Formats: sequence, structure tokens, C-alpha cells
Amino acid sequence: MSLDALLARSPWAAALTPAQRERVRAELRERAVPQGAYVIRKGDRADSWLGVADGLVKVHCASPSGKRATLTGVPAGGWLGEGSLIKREALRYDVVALRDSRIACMPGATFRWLQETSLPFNRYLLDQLNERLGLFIATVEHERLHGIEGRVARALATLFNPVLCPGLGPALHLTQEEVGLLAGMSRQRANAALKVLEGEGLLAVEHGAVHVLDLEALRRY
DNA sequence: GCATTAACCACCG
DNA sequence: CGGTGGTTAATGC
Repeated sequence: MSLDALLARSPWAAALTPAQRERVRAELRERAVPQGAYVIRKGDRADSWLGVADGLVKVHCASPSGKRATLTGVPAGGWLGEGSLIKREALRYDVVALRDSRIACMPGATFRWLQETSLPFNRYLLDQLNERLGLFIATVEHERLHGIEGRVARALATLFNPVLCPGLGPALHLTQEEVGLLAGMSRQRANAALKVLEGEGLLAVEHGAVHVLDLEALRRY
């Protein structure tokens, strides 16, 4: 989608004054990131807030030994990176494009200007951070208590989260390969897990797409 | 045992 | 035809 369309479906942008929105639009920059490439890398200085205009990205961190832990996935329409911007810290994670993606970059100065001038923007940030916190708590809980199916259920519930990615319908173009990458498992195992979840009526799988039928149940799986 | 990798083939667009 | 999905066999922790 275009940058205008991305802003149009972003609730924080709708809450700005026309003048604020105009400045934000003027200062947004666009980056094309090919599949497999890094959007940003762990250790980079955070200088922009990132919106996914097209594609799908994954946030993960890697240990020195090469082990990886997927933190979350963000589909087109979502925004990320506010945590590091607010803390003025280096990034603590990598962001990788799972498929060819286009990223909208809001300069850090613009982001801070919005923080200082817009109460609704701050409220939005609080909601987004709170939602992420809830998801990560659920992740730790599920990681310990449930099996592979729980990881897939949670990865999908995160993608389809209506607060983090509003305006996303119940269906999303998503291959089983990508589900595996998001949930941190092989395609074959993701495939088997999807079939279990489908059998329980929580979702429906199609060629290259997943339909979520019961988001609440996926969250609590 | 369970998951991953690799390899195949079938199917869909 | 290329991308995606379903399956299996070999391999590794």
C-alpha cells in the first residue's frame, strides 16, 4: 500500500491535527527491503519509527552461538521500534523482511515532536506498548506450558492482533514457510501444527493464506 | 522421541 | 512454470 494508505489505516495518524498529519506525511521516507534482508540490525542506533507499508517482517534476536529466538512478527499496517526510540538506545533485536517489503520510516525527531505535542499520540503509544507487554507475558507462559501448536497459535494471534495491526481482516496471505519462520520451527512442523489448529476449528488454511476463525481461542490456546 | 533437513512429487495460479 | 503444500526418509540432539 502507499504511504498515504498506511497513514489512513493507522489510528494514531487519524488522531493528529491536520497540520501534524501533514508534517508527518512530508517527513516519512520509504525503504524497499528485499526478502531475507535486515530492516535494522541489533546494535544499530534507533533513528526512525518503522511502519510496514507492504510485506511482512519478523523481530528476533540472535545469541553469539547462533541460536535465535523469534520475538514477534509484524504484517503490513503495523508499526514497530518505538521502544528503542523512547529509550534512545541501540536496537536490542534484528528486524528481518520475511518477504519483499516496503518500510515507512518516521525520523526520530518527528517521533519525539509528536510525543511532545500530541496527547492522543502518547495514548496510542501507551496502548501499543501495553498490548505488546501482554503478548510477551502470554509468550513466556505458553512457551513453558504448551507444545508446538501453542507457539504457532500465539505467533498467529500476535500477527492478527487488532491493536498492533488495526484494519487487518481475518485472512492474511501467509505461507506455511512463513508461519514456520515466525514461530521458530521448520515448515514441515508448522504444517502439522496448522492442521491440528484447523482440526480444532480455530483457523482455516488455504493455498498461501491463513484465515483466523477464533482469535480469542488462539490467544488462550 | 521429537524435531530438522533434504528430497520428491502433486497441485494451484 | 514457479511457488506452495504434503509426505517421507535420513540425521541429530
